[in-house]
Amino acid sequence: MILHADLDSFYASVEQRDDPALRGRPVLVGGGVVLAASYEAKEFGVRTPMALGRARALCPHAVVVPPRMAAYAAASKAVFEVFRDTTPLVEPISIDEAFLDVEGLRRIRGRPEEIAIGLRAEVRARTGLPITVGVAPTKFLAKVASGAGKPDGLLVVPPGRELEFLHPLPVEKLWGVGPVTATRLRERQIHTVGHVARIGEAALIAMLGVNAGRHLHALAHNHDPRRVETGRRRGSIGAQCALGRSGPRGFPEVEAVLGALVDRVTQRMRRAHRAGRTITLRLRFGDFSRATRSRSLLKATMQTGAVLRTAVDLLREAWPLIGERGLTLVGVAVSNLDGDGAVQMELPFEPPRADGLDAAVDRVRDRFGSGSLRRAAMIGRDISPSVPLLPD
DNA sequence: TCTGGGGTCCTAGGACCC
DNA sequence: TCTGGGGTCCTAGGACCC
Repeated sequence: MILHADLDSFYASVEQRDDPALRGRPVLVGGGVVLAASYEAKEFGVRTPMALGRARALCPHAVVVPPRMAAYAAASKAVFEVFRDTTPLVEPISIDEAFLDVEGLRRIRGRPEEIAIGLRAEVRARTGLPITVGVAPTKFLAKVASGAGKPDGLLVVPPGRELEFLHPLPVEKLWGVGPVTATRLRERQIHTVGHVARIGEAALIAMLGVNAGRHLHALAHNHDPRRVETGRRRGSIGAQCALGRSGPRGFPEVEAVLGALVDRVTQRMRRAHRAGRTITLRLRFGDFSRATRSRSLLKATMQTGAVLRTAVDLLREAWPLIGERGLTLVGVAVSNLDGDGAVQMELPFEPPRADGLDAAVDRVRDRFGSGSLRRAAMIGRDISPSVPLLPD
C-alpha cells in the first residue's frame, strides 16, 4: 500500500502557524499572483494561481502576506524528516508532497491506515502543520484519495472498492489530463473517469495518441505499476523572471536580468555540486506565446561565465522574435546535469562578465525608477565579482 | 483584475554514425 | 553509385504538475 502525504495550503499554513494573528482568517500568500490560499480564503472561491487583484475582489477581508521561501523550505525539511522516520521509502514530489511505501512495515508499525494516522499526528506534533494522507494500492489512487480527503484529513480507499471510488470522478482527476486533454474528452461527451474506462484503449489512442491513450486507459482502470522511487535527482536547474507589461525593453536591460538569473542558477548548481551541458533560454511575449532556444556545450559546467556567455548568445539570436509583441518573461535553465561537478572545479578560474553586466544594470537603474523595472534592476544589482565561483 | 516560479515528460524532425 | 535498418544526440515546442 502507498501513502500520498500532502500538506494543506502549505505556504498559507506556515504563515498561520508562525503568526497566531492569522489563524482562522483568510490568508493569501503571493505577490502579483496567489501562490497559496488558506482554506478560509478558498471558501470565497480563491484559487492558485489567480491574480492577486481578483483574489482580493473575491475575498476583501483576506490578509495578504509576501512569500517567505526560506521558511517554507525549512518547514518542508522538517516534514520530510517525519516522513523518513516513518519509512525509508519516500519519494518527494514537490516541496509539500511525497509518496511513502509502507507495505513492508506491517509487522513493525501496523496496517497502512494505522501508519497514516500516526504520520499525521507526528507531522502535526513536530511541525505544527496540517497534512492530508491518501491510502491506496497505487500511487495514482493514493494521490486522488488525498485530494478527496482534504483538508486535514485521512482517506483510505477501501480494498476491493477502488473502481467504485474512482469512476464517478471528473476526467480532470486523471494524472496527465489538463485543460487541453479535458476539453478534447469533453467534446466527445466523456466527462467521468468511468466513461474513460469504458470507451476502450483503441478509441483513446485514436483521440490522444499512443502514449497518452494507453496511459489514460491504464489509470482509469487503476493500473499504475510505478513504484515509489527514492533516488530520483532533478534533471534541470532554472530560474525565470516575469518582466511585467512595461518591463525592460532594450537588449542591455534584458541582458542584465539574464545575468542575474544565470548567477542565481549557477550558484544553486555549485551548492548542489551539479554541472550541466545544455543551456535553455526561455522567452514569453506580450501575446503570451512562448519560445525556447537551447544549446549544448561540449563539457558540463557550473561556471557563471560559461553559462552566461551561452545564454547571452541565445538571447542575441532570439532577439528578433520579440518584434512588436514585447517581452514579458525571460528564463534560463541548465539541463543534462551530470553527477557532481568535481571535474569542473579543477578548471581554471574564469571570471564572469560582471563588469559589463554591472554597467547594464546601472543603465537600467538610471532609466527606470519604479515598478517592475526597478525589480529587474534590483535583481541585476546582485551581480558582482564578489559572487563566489566555487561551491560554498 | 490577465496569468509566478519551479519543474517533468513526450513528440518529432534532422544530423550523424555504423 | 545506390541503398537499409537501427541507434544516439540535438533542438523546439507543448502539455502538464505543484
